[in-house]
Amino acid sequence: MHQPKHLQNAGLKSTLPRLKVLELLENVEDRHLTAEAIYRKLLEAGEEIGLATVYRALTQFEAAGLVTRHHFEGGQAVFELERGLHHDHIVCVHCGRVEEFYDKVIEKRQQSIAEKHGYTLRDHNMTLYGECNGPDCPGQKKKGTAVG
Amino acid sequence: MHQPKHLQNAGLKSTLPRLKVLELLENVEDRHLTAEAIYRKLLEAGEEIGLATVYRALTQFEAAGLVTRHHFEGGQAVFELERGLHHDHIVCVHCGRVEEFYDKVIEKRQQSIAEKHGYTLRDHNMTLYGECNGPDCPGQKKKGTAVG
DNA sequence: ATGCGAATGATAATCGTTCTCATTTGCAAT
DNA sequence: ATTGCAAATGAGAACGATTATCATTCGCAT
Repeated sequence: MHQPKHLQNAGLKSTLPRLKVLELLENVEDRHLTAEAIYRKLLEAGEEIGLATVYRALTQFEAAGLVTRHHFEGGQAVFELERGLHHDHIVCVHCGRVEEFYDKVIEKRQQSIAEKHGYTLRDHNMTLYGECNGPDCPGQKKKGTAVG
Repeated sequence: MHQPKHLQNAGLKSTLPRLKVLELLENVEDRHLTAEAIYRKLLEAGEEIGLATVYRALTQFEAAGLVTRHHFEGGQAVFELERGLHHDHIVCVHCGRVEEFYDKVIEKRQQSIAEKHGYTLRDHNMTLYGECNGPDCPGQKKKGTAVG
């Protein structure tokens, strides 16, 4: 599935641990993972890797633009494979579910706000926090449940 | 300057360390301070206080709605005295300068985005990062400087 | 196959923050 | 003003996430 070229094109030596991390990021269902989640998933899959190496690989991928690092609430950073499509996030405060969105109006507004204040906009962080109201979310009120 | 009532109205016992932290937050020029900065400033002012107490006081103030905690980049949380006016921030990536802004269009947009995704919006974090281009900012190119 | 610099991994270290616990404080009742 | 007691304090230990250290191993050009 994976070509060493992917890494070499990014200026990184193609090593086994790096390939494994990259492959996991590509094939996992949840696109937003903490370093430790990645580490655990690799161990569970029978791979041998150190947590420090996972952190290093992710940091390098980030520098190479392959991966984006987010600081949602909760202390742990989450990493997501970059797909070239800028987007922001909405995170459920109960179950941690993450959805992505992109809003052109907001993006333009941010740019003009920065200009108005004399800033050259370099980046932004925009994360919405809410209740996802999903049936399996622990934040659900369970009003309709018949069972006591 | 400070009335114990301010704290008691918030449901907090009016203690000396808490009054000192609150007073500092009200009188300091920079409204966005880390816990450690507050601690240092109090020590420099000759006050006796422990760092743990500063953290505790800030956490309680936050719970009481007196103070807001922000997680800008850089690992350290910053605290700001609440003035009842919601706003977001633009932070200089070079000098750390912080400016506040409020944009009604963005706020509305966030609400409708949350709804569109089935979320009940509870909070949001929106921080712009840029270069402030100020004359004293270390990020300045200093193109016009005559001195070699 | 060889060699060398870069990468790895176990562990220690770091940093921001919270916890522990013995001592002190705020404050209500005397 | 004194007393009593729960709550608050502060010094330092503990903690969780991340980074640094360093001896060993690996990727890869020769």
